[in-house]
Amino acid sequence: MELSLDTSLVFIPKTISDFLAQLSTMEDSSQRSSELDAYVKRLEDEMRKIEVFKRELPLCMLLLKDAIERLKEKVMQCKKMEDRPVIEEFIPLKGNLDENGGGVLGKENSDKKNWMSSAQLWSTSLNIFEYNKHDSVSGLRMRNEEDDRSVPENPIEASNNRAMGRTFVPFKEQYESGFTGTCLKDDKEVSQVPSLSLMTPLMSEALDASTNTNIKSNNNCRGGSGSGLAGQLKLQNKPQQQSQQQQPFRKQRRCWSPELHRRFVESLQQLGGTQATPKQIRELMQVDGLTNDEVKSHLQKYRLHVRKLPASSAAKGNGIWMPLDHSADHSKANNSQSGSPQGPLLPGEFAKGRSTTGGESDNSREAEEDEKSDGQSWKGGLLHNNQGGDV
DNA sequence: GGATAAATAT
DNA sequence: CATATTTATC
Repeated sequence: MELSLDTSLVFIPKTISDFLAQLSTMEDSSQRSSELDAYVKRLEDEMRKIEVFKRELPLCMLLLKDAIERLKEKVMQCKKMEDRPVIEEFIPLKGNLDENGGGVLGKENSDKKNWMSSAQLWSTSLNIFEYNKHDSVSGLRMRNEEDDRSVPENPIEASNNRAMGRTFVPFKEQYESGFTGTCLKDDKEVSQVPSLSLMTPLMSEALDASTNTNIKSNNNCRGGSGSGLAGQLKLQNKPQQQSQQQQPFRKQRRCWSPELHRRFVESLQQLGGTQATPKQIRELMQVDGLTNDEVKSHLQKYRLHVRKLPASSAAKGNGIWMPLDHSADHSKANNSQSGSPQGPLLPGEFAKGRSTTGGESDNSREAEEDEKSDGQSWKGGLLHNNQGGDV
């Protein structure tokens, strides 16, 4: 707790008022100034960090902004009249933010640009663009690390949080069939979220960007809509009671981002191949929000590809093995967690897309075969062998 | 687990 | 506008 040496080292007051009180005890006005600046800086820093969760933590954002705003005023005051006392009450958020505060707050965040660039690794429109087109650039150069500390370890889960944000209900009315992709109407609704009156333009901008990819332009999963991923499962169907019909709305399609897919493959390997059951895979993946059905569906696709490509590509002998089967002889077998899995699986899928943050540290866990280039189609890697077909 | 429908991407 | 892919459901 007393890590701070003394002077301008950062210390964490219990409240802003506390902080100001501390400041006022300082004799040196320049010291006060720098202290203040440092504090503001920290606040801004934190604000940037939670920017990603602004939708979930609107009040936190508000508080931070308010605090920053006020402290900046203090800085000004300090600079001008250095002899005046710096203390003044810190007013949390009065009721009239929307009136006065709203406008002012907006200009503060100059750093909104790179918000969430650090956090979601899933598939964020901001980070990964359509690289699939020009593979020349492939995933290599696009990573802007910069700031990211404080990112949840698990990218996937992190993005899942987004789900909470999407809590808005569909509102009544008919959603036609095209609820999935382009839903403009939602966007309309969303933008006028009442509670956050202080939403700056960006917020709303970011908001709908993450909420639904309205712009049907290029929101493939990969690049964009980072929001996409996990969140959708939670609020997919119509909330209202629909007695007997089956969900009128189809679940929003889940995007299998490179990261997600990577986990999928990894899990598959650990389980020894495509014969693994969706449930096992899902559990191993540890991605929350992911459902068995989704995994199943993906697995189905995966199997198809595995079966399809190998035939054509002839690379027999290559070093990669096929996905499955060793089951031919010994039925079940490997797996479990202790040992080393290694099962043969095919590698080639997409892997490139990591962009931000992190790349994550996790990625090299078992070091098996990371895929290398291909973008999204796992076509490249399989090979075939097939003798027995698969399980 | 596989087939098929629905949404999207090309 | 037709076809191919990918994902949700049956």
